[in-house]
Amino acid sequence: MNADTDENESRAAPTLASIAGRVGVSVNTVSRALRAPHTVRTELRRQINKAMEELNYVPNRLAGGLAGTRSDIVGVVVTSLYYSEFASIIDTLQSALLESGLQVMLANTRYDPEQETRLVRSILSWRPAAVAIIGVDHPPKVGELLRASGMPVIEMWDIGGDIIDSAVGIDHEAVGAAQASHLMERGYRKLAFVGSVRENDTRAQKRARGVARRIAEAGLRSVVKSTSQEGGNPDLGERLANDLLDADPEIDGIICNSDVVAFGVLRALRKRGKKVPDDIGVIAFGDSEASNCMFPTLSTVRPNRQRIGQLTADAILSRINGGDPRTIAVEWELVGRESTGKI
Amino acid sequence: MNADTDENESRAAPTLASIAGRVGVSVNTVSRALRAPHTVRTELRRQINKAMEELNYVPNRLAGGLAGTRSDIVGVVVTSLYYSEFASIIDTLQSALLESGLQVMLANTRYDPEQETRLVRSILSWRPAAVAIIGVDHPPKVGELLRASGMPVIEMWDIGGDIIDSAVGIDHEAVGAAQASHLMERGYRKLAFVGSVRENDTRAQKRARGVARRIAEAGLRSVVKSTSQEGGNPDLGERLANDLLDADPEIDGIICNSDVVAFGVLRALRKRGKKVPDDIGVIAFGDSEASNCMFPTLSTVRPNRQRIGQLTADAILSRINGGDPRTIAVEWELVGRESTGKI
DNA sequence: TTGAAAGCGCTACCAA
DNA sequence: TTGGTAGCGCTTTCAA
Repeated sequence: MNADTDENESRAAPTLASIAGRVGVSVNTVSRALRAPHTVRTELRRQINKAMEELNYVPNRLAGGLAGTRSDIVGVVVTSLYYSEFASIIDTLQSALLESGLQVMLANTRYDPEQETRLVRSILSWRPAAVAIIGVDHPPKVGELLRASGMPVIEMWDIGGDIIDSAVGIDHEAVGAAQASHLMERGYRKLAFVGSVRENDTRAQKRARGVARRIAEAGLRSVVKSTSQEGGNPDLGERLANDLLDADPEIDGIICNSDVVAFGVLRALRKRGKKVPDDIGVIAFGDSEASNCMFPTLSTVRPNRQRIGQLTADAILSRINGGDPRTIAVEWELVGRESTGKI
Repeated sequence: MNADTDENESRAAPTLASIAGRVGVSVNTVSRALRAPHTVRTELRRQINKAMEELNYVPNRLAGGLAGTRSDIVGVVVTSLYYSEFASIIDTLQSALLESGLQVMLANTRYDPEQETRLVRSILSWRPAAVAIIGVDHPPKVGELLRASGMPVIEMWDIGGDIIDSAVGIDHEAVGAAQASHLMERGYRKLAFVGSVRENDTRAQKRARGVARRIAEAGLRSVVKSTSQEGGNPDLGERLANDLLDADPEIDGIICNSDVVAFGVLRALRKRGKKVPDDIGVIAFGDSEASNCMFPTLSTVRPNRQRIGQLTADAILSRINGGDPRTIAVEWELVGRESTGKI
């Protein structure tokens, strides 16, 4: 009946004031009971917690973020969500951040630079505590926005080139070189690079470059059969492999830009009656679970995605707490399996 | 030199007031130039936009969300990020929501009910416009919080049971029944269900139940070989298949709880010299890209994930705009391939 | 078409 | 250990 509190409100979400009114303390005290419990008398704290429980109180972090100095949001910008490409990174990152009370806000550019610019702007509008973003090559505006924001920015998956702030990733050109070396060591001589190399997928471009460089160093000639029109998938792999071998039947080694492409390549070779690894060797990139279940099992490169996720989380926390920017090269491993087992 | 505006501030992010001061109009006008451009004189609007561009202005949506009625956040709660299980749903959902200016805030429970409760609370603290969450079976507190919040809640992936508000998913028990029917139609008689069935993965439990029911209806006996200790993966599939066949060599049909488990099952059978599909049939669930590249190619069930993502986005937008709650059964398809091609 | 004033729910700072 | 007072940057009336 009294109008001095909103204790009796029915529909709107309870606020700190609702709790304060109910318990008979100030908003301030309730706030401290939440953020610094030891500064509130035990008995009072008990009552406050009870009231919160009864009212199903959920703090309003929009208000908290606005009033406070940090927002507890970490913006995560990826280029793709398919094929587990980054799923494991996001998974590890999210889980590590959660332990520090940080929430992931996700954006997916689908390799579209305009979308990337738009999304980065959108992410920044939430005043995140930090931003983690795939890649080190971005549209100019993205770099400008991110730099101007002055917040910690961790670029993931790739390293090298112009780092905005910090980076945690692998050396993709080195990966490409290692793939080529592996095939050559196993005695394959006419090598081709096959897959989807999107216009804005500079990681794929770097791997392709590493492949070409290493093959050239060995004095051999290399072939590239790629598309920039669609993302990697088995049907694409099958099509490109067929095109490749129709045009150049001498090819005896295929380096695939991704596991899923390699799956289709293997299928194409099987249908053509080409024996893997005897007639032709195949190596891929990604080490998805299925790669070790192919027939023959697929040689591939395993980037340590979990480690990238974990180190990115570490870097974010460090930067938030005033640590210095860092650039970390994460290990990767070439996993030789049956598909390159010629020797 | 004059102190009436913060036009000359250097470090802090520009605000509406910075723009207003610079152009010489009120904060209000700048705000309207953003949200309702036609209510501002063209020339003024031009100046305002120019100032925003120059200062790299990014609106503060925390403030906007607090002051306004909506927050433009959609909380998305999933149980897993591995194996593309939900990647395609998130991808489609995210992209569809973006068109309406809604941003995805992601949380991953890893099938842990305590984590789920914690994460839902955390998501709600951002005062999202809606919540999309995997599954229809939640810890009691989650249902309570979500209901109490009064906001649109779309449960995804599963349907049936107690729907909080709206649901978009598939009938998992029917899927299980169809898998069993498929094997029996192809002449397989001693069937087993194999895979990871986590304690809180009620979708997997429903599929297993559907399998058991259909086999019982046919008057046959069914075997279950599962674990609740770890998530599905090829090594698990291989191990369970070996255990299964060691104990019961008569088994001639295996229903796998997921594609990745089936990959390992196929590998185990290959090593044991069992011919698929002649000696034994295998069917899975998920239709990951790799399934059609196995040897033999894997029969499986294809849930229409993109459609779930799209319909969830539709439901969210409808509910936000005052539409009624809905429950939608999304289609799925049994894809028969070589691994069950006995006949 | 524009501006002034109030306030969203919280935190920060100071005083008690 | 607690409470009062100012905002955070924006949107939302209402007046001009």
